[in-house]
This record gives sequence, C-alpha cells and structure tokens, in this order.
Amino acid sequence: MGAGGRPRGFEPEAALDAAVDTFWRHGYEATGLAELTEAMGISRPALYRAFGDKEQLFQAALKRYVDLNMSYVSDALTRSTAREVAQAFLTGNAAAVTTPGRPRGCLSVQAMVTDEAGAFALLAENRRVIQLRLRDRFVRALEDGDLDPGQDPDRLARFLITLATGFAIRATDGETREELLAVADCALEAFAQP
Amino acid sequence: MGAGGRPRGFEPEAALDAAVDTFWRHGYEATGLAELTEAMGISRPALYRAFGDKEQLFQAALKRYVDLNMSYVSDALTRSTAREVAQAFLTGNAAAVTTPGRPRGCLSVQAMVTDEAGAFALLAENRRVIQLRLRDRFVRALEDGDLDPGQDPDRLARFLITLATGFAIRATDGETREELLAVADCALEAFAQP
DNA sequence: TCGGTACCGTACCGATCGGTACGCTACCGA
DNA sequence: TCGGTAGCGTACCGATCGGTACGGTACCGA
Repeated sequence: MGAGGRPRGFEPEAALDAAVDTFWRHGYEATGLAELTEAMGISRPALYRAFGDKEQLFQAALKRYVDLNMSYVSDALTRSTAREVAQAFLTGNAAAVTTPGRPRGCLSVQAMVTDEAGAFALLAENRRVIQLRLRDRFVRALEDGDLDPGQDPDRLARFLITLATGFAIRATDGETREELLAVADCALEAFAQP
Repeated sequence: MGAGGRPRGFEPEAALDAAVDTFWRHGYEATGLAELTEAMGISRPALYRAFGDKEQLFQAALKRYVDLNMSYVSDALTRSTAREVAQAFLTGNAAAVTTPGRPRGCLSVQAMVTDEAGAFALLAENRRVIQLRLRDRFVRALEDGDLDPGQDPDRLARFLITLATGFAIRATDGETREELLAVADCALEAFAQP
C-alpha cells in the first residue's frame, strides 16, 4: 500500500498565527470564514482539512495565543516574593495587552462574549488556572514569610486576575500602557510585606 | 389633513427591555434579528419602524441599560468620603454584574468585542465618562482632606473603573458576588484616609 | 508503472443574516 | 363618510454565513 500523499502547500503555524490575529481583533462570532481564509492565505477546504471546523480552529488559535503571548504568567510566578510576583504579573499583562503592532487587549477576553452555553468555558477555565497558580504561589509566600500573615492568598489571586482582565478591556478602550502601569502601582499597595 | 394614525400594538419600553436582555446575553454581533423579534414579541418590520435598524436599537438598549442598571455610579458619587465613594462604586458594580435573574456581567462590556472601527466607541466613552466623574470626585476629596494628599485622583479613578470592568468579565466567568466583594475589599486598601 | 493517499481549489449546499416592498387596518380630523 | 396617516405582518430581497462534494494533482512504496 502507498503512504504519504501530496504535501501541504502552506505552513500550518503561519496560517494559525494569522487566525490568532483575526480572532483577536474581532472575537469569535464576528470573524467569518472569508476573513479567516484571506488572512491565512489558504482556501476554505484547506482550512477545514488542516484544522477541522471554525471552533476547532479557534481552540488551536487560543492555545497558540496562550503559548506565545502569555508567557509573562509563568515568568511572574518565578519571582522571589509575593509582591514581585504581583508586580511582574500586572506589568507583563499591561505590556501584553498594549503591544505595538498587535491587537489591543487579550484574545481570551475578546473572544468570550458569545454563546452563554459552555462552548467557550475554556476561556474562563484559562483564567481560573492562572488564578489557582497565583494562589498557590501566595500560599507559599505566606510560608516563606514574605507576605503579611493577615492576607488571604485566594483573595489576592482573584484580585490580580480581575485587574488583569480589566486591563484587557481597558486597553481596547484606548488606555495606554503607562496608564495601566500606574493602575498596577496602585494595586501593588495591597502587597506590602510584613 | 388627518393626524395620528393607527396606534402601536405594543409597549416600546417593554420591547426595549427585552432587547436589552438579549444584547446583554449575547453581545451585539451574536444577537440576530430573529432572536430579537422573538424576545421583544413584535414582528421584524415593527422593530424597524419603532427603533430604526439593529445598531440604533442597540444604542437605545444601551441607554436604557445605563439608566436602569448603572444608577449605582451616581449613588456612589454622593458618598461623603473618597473611600466611601470607592466602596459604594465597587459594591454597587459587584451587585449589578451578579444580580440573580439577570444576565451576568455588564452589557457595555459584553457588547464591545466586535468591530475595531469606532462603531461602538460609545461603550468606551461610557466608561470614560464614569472615570472622569470619579476623578473629579477624588479631586474634591483631596480638597476636603479625606484623601491622602499623596494620592493621584486620576490614577485612583482609573484603578476603580478598571477593576469594575474586570468584575464584569469575572462575573460571566462564574465568580460569585461574595468573591467579587472580597476583591473589592482588597482594592479599598488603596483608599486609606490620611 | 501503478495503486493508494492526502493534498489542492472551484463551485456549490441549505440556512441564516440584516433589511424592506407592499397590501391591509385602525385611528384621526374635516 | 372619507382622505390622510401610521401602525400592522406576510412574504420576500440579495448577501453572507459555516460547511462540503468532487474532480484534479503531487507525492509515496511496491
């Protein structure tokens, strides 16, 4: 029997990057197949062969977005004190949602509007995972003694993820990176060390 | 010449309320005329006669939403100290985005995803106006001496509006009112009085 | 050389999109 | 009673939606 077949005529990763950009700008529902195929530079059947349907393409795009644009989260978690973690997280987020040459805001926030049924629960799940990682880090900070013992790690994690989510929306409203960073400074007052 | 004509067969305000609810749940793009007319209980031409087109209907719905569901903003601004203003603002917002029997989140945030062109600039404008009102209130608070002179009114206002915007998204993620209120407590630490 | 496989894209599917033409009806003032 | 007005809804418009059937092509191993 034969194997292989005709090779692909395009780079799947490059096409996926174009899909990320398109979903990022318009959200899920407002992005049409015509716009996607034009941005990705491939025909419609090629898109379906390579990525499944629109929703699967979106999920692949979201995964790639997270891998490429949310590394600041893992970076932040490696900092040595709770306050530094918080600062790195907010600063990294402010930068990510206001990167010149890229759409404003966060794909994971932009795309979530539609469909109350759980089709996009993974967007919320994405935030929930980050929240839990932050909380675990703050639990350790309490043990390490670099966080005021009166603080609630869960509440601090929620505080940060809520603020970061707000950053994403405010960035699309036109807020500048400097303005977001000023807000971040404001929030860091909650992370005074003991 | 005659005047008047056949009277309306429905209550415009009740129909508009249904439109508010529908846009609130799905955002602008994802809401179709079929869904709107069914929720509003009127035929498609009746909708167009009464409200213009879909975008005009949305703007009317947004106005009504603000009138009915964002009165907590004006309420908050009447409080006697900066900290009380901030607390009332965040508490009112947390309640508004988690009201039982109503959609989660905020129409003005839910609806903004679409169309980078300025068609929905009024959503951002809505937030900007609130931000300016808060800032002016904090300027007065500085004059009144109920705010630490080292604080920046503009930054505090941005801080609050950003957090409130985050509340809206987090509420649709499933965050409870109590969880949001805990975050609000966290934020209020920035409003210590002198 | 040839069968098998997986890519290619044109040309199409039914459904739904936002929006409207048009014949009809209920109320007004004259 | 009757002309003018503004409401009513059925039935339709072209465009676009997400998705695919199908004939053709480039590569594999045998």
